[in-house]
Amino acid sequence: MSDVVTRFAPSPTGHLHVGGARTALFNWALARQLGGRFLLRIEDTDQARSSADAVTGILADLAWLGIDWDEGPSFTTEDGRRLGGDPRDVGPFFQSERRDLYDAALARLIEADLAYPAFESGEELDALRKQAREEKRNFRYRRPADFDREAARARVEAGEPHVVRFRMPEAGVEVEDAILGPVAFGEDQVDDFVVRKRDGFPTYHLAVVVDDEAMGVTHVLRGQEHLNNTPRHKALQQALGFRVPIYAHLPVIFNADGSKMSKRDKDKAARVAVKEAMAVDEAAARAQLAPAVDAATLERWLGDKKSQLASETLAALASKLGGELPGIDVEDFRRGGYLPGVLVNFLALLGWSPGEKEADGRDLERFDAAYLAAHFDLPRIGKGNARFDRAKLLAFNQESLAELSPRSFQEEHASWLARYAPELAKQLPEDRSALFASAMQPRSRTLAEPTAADGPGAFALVEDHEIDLDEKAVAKFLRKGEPSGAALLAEFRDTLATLEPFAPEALEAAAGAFAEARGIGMGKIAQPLRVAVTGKAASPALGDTLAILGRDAVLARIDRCLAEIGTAAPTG
RNA sequence: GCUCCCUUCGUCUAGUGGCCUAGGACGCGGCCCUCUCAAGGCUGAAACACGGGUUCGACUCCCGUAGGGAGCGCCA
Repeated sequence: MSDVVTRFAPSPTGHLHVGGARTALFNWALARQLGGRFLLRIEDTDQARSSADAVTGILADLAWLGIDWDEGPSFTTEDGRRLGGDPRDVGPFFQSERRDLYDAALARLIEADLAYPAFESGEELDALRKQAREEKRNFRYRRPADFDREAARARVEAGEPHVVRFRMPEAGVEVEDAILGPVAFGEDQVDDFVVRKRDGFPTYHLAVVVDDEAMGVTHVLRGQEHLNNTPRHKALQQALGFRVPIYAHLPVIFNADGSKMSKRDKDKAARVAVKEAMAVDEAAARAQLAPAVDAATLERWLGDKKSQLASETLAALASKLGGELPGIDVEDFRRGGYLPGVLVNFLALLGWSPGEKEADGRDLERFDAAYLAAHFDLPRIGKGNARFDRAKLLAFNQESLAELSPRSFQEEHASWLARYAPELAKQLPEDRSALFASAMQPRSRTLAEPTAADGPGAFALVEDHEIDLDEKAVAKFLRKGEPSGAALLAEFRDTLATLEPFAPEALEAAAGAFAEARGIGMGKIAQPLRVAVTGKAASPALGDTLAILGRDAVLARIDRCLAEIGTAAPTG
């Protein structure tokens, strides 16, 4: 194993976002490619926003994607693999448990007069920032020339609230970025930033630098929003005598419309959906949503555009309204029926490309995690920001689903169903679920589609009497023609009543023979039948559609349909 | 406002001075297949932000302009 160590260091404030997932993926891939280690560290120095549930969620999201960490919090995957651990004894991996390390670094800095206490209040600083802006310059805090070390120490000892600031070198800092090249920051750009908060916790800057050193991190791949932090980190590393890791700043991922991808997008979409539903019928909408969220919370959320609801609550609201939320978190895509390998593939392409051609001259762009682990490199990471194109992701997922063996598709679908729609899983009789799966496979872009209310498999998941006959389809295929579709249907019913076996090939052959005997096209009998048993003019192949339903349901639906459209079923 | 970063089809990208009549993928259009919907096959439209240099030659190098993004927190 090489000395290379990369890391992913999320703060546990919610589910893993796709942007974070890509950062994790690239760090993972680089470690694998270089034969090093990939470690996970939880940055929970913001006590107010961190939660244990979020930690578990993030670990599960990473594990599902197949991004396994060599060191970090222990976790057992669904298939029983153990991740994490501390073979080099560099833990713990929660920053909240590493405070003595930060305190020691802080003490060294203060001792060397490289850090000092500052007593300004938030309001005072705000005023200074405002003033700087009015004077069209960048606000930067610098230690006053008349700073009195002894006096400051006395105030600290007297218990006066304060932060500790790092004395940024007066000279500018140039950082070397593996993707962007050298980036120079002028001396008027960097200031004496806070390294210890009023509550005694270190800031991100201090913690990250101390931890990366202690954990032997050699490469840091992170979002480009951190580029401006790099001079601070480098200065801190130099002040503490630490090594400077290789930095690489990744382009940012945006929504298709160019806005920044954020968790708020989900609240935004849900708020629109809720308001629309209320505009139609407010009382009904409220009643519908009541089980998902209590009235007071709903009111508050609706009133404050900046407020956010928990991911789960949002998902519940959307499902009550039959809508869909934009996928932002890894979990959203899992629930949405995406394959983890597809998400990994797609995310990898957002900012990196293999630069290889397939044998037929097309660019290589479909690859798995193993390929990434073998070929990933820093120089091929792009510099420009990328937009998250859901349509392309969907197309990738559909393609991957189609490539699965029928059996694998069935298994994937079953496990998705067990996790996200267990009540629907019961409606598919064991002996027909394979048939259902194979009919759904080429018609599904996600694992969620087969059983979606308006999906290609919906006809098989409702009771016979719940079929809504589409009026247009009925008019076109049942009422029209001479003889009418209904008449042909009534005639063909008898064949169906006794046909053996009641299986796709036999059913199609019977329909074909029926049509041929009457000198009509296959469609003349197929469409009336299809409308009668599914209510719609479109469904899987006729034989599959009928076989999935089974003889009893088919006959019941035909009878009900004929009765409903007022055509007596002549026998014989 | 200040500082930093970025800029090839609508989107993701290939392209490292002549291989470019700028390639691929998604999306979009057309045709074929067909009992419907899908799937599949074939096919079409679609880009080097702009202006100056450098060079025999610029998508590729340099400068400027425009546009986009990020940061300017006792958040990470």
